[in-house]
Amino acid sequence: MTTTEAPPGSLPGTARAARPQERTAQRRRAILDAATRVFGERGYNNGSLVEIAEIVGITHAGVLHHFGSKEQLLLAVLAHRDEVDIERLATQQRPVGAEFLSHLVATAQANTERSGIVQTYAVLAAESVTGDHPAQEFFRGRFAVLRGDVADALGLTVGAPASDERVVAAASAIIAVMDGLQVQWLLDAETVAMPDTLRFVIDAIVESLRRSVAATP
Amino acid sequence: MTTTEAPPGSLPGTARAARPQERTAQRRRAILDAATRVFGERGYNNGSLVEIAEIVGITHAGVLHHFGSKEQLLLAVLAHRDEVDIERLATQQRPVGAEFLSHLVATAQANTERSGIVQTYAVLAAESVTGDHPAQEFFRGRFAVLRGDVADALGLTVGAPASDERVVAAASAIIAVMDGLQVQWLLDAETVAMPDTLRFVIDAIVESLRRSVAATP
DNA sequence: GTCTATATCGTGATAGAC
DNA sequence: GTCTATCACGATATAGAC
Repeated sequence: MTTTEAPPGSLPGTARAARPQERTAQRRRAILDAATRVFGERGYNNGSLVEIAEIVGITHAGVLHHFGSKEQLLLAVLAHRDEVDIERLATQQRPVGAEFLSHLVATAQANTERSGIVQTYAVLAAESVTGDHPAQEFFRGRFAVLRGDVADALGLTVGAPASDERVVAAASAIIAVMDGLQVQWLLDAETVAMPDTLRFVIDAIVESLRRSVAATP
Repeated sequence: MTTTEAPPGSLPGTARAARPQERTAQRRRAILDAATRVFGERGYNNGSLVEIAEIVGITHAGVLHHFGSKEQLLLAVLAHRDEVDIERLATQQRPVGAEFLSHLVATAQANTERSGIVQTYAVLAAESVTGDHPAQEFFRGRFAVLRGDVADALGLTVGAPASDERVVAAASAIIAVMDGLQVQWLLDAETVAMPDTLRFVIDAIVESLRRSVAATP
């Protein structure tokens, strides 16, 4: 798709200037998709603008025209992935409590069919802890929000405030299992059963938490 | 320590040729330490031989003289870390069963005082899933061995064969929690309590496993 | 065993033509 | 909006002097 035909539905004669911002938006999205793939396959440091540009069918100068710098491109990739996720959550109303926890398992199940996204996330999250990585703030914030969401769901499920430190620790643990399993699965997909293992751990944690809260609320 | 004095205890006159292989071994160890630090702080791709050499007090050509290439240096770093761990395990006899699981918690506790090692491990493990990363085989094998060890300990603890798939899944999960918590902790040390959280999860998993095995052995 | 010097390459970024 | 051309920089690796 490197030709420059008019967008479908546009009138002849008005084609070129009709919706320039629309074609630009398409290009940007194509670049974002390519960048997501490359950063996932090679990491941020090792991924190159030239490779991203080649996938889209332009030169690396074209990529920089749209995003200014490699760093801004990375942040756009991460923001874009969040937007997509939010859209999906907005369509169906957001699950709460135990349903939210089941939703995590369903996500793990879905992830077994899209190793690209999983790898992008896993590689960039770990890479972000180095030096002054551009995505460091992003992931710090992301984990904080995620811990809050999982703690809310756990609190609702076991009947304890989400601020209870045992609940918060359990939330950290569930997120940690998801991330840790992803790395193991990426290295050895046949041995590691992500969704089943996650289901098992969540059940074990909820059960243990329930007991603990019942004993000393 | 960039001077070239004779090793302590060597006789005058025989100093220079006395134990050349010993000084070389010291140099190699110094390079390994520096490389461990740099690869941890910056990742493998982003870490540079020049920076490693500067820490040791030589040029990057000197580093290459000892290790041949950057890739071989990385593999030497990983092998060296394993040797150190094995030595420590060989000194005290290896803990088994529930004691081995407690040993994992103790390790997590010790890790809170050495973020450098933790970061090296976390960053390299995730980076290793990319493309044809030189450490990919190393980490694949490492996870396999680790899963086996934890499964052995779990099997002994709950009275089930280590080959039981529920036991293996539980072993994957425990390793995943350790790794996932490390990333969260590196990004936000104040919020994430590694050892306590790990203890909680291991207890929950063991308890759940015990129940499951008792129901259907 | 370590140095200096150099080869070779790839990177991100900029400038200006079209 | 995308191109070509070029820049400045840093990387790994090699060759040869000392």
